[in-house]
Amino acid sequence: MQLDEAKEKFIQAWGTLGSNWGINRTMAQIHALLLISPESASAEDIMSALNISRGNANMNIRALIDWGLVQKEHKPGERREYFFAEKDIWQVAQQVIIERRKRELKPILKVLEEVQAVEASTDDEEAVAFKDSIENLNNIVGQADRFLEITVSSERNWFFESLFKVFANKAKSK
Amino acid sequence: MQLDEAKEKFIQAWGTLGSNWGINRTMAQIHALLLISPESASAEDIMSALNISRGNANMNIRALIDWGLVQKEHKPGERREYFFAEKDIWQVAQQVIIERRKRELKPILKVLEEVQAVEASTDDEEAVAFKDSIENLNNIVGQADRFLEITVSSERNWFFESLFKVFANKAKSK
DNA sequence: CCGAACTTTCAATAATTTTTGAAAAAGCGG
DNA sequence: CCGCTTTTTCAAAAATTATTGAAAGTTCGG
Repeated sequence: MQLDEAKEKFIQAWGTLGSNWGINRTMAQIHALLLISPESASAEDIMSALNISRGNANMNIRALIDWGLVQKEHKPGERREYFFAEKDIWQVAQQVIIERRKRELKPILKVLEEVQAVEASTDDEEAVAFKDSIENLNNIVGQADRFLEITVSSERNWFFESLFKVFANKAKSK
Repeated sequence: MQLDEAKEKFIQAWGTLGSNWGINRTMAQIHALLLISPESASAEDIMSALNISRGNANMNIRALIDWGLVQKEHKPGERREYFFAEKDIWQVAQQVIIERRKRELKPILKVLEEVQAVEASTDDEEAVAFKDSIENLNNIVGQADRFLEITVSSERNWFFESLFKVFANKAKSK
């Protein structure tokens, strides 16, 4: 396979992955492009590489900066901005976890807490069943949230070493 | 808060969560409805509870069955089908992990492997850098994949106990 | 088989999301 | 302040995705 073909293929695949996970396809493609660019790229570079309009490029670059996945840079003597992506994928994953926890996990936990406050006399079976379901959900989602919190506050090596112990234990217990 | 209001609120929130994660809003709402329904529900029940058309209900119920999150049931003497959701959220999470691993993680791993086969003589800096980036990505995505594999082959208790040890260790090392 | 009860399909329509491009704003050197 | 370059905004258009509802299909008791 040729390099250009490989790059194109990767950018497309990353875009598809993104859109399956609720991330704008173009945003994911810009991210992919910058991930594999050794040099930082200007808005123009991105526009021509992906065949998108200026407005589109601008909006999605901003969104990536907002997610903490891309940063800007100024080259001396140049007026235009250049962009580059965080290349360490562990950092990327951390950042995505931080943002999604903030944007989605926290809000749903809030709602779960709120709806748990439903009025329910002990003899209202339906309400009791509802509260049970919600409590159950709250437990798991809360556990997942705490797990992710540990994950993002961990060093990559610490994290994978710890997990390795868990895996080894699992293999042993089979 | 009243029970009906709480139910409504939960259904809406679950729908929003779903759509942020690339899952059709209605599909997530039907799932939410069934999660908190002690009784199984017919297509009609779902249509009227969520104010959606027959076709929409049917399609999304099928999709939920496809994801392994909902099952059908036949009540004796009745012709129509009734649907109910898996209530154990740990099972739900497992099922979602299984499906997403199959639908999204595996394909991206395949692409990463393919593009890693790009031609690159040692002196083609650009190609070498590309291969490096991809290898890096492949490592982390592969690690995540194996972690999820362990997760879905684990008992809930085993899993959380193991993680607890990891957490405790982390706390100690602080 | 028939007809009633229910389910599935799918072309048309609606709603939502994304993209465009031109205009406005901002930054900068002189 | 001016003129030039670059960035940002945002209303309109395009593209995509979801929904409807009527028609076709299926199932089943009699």
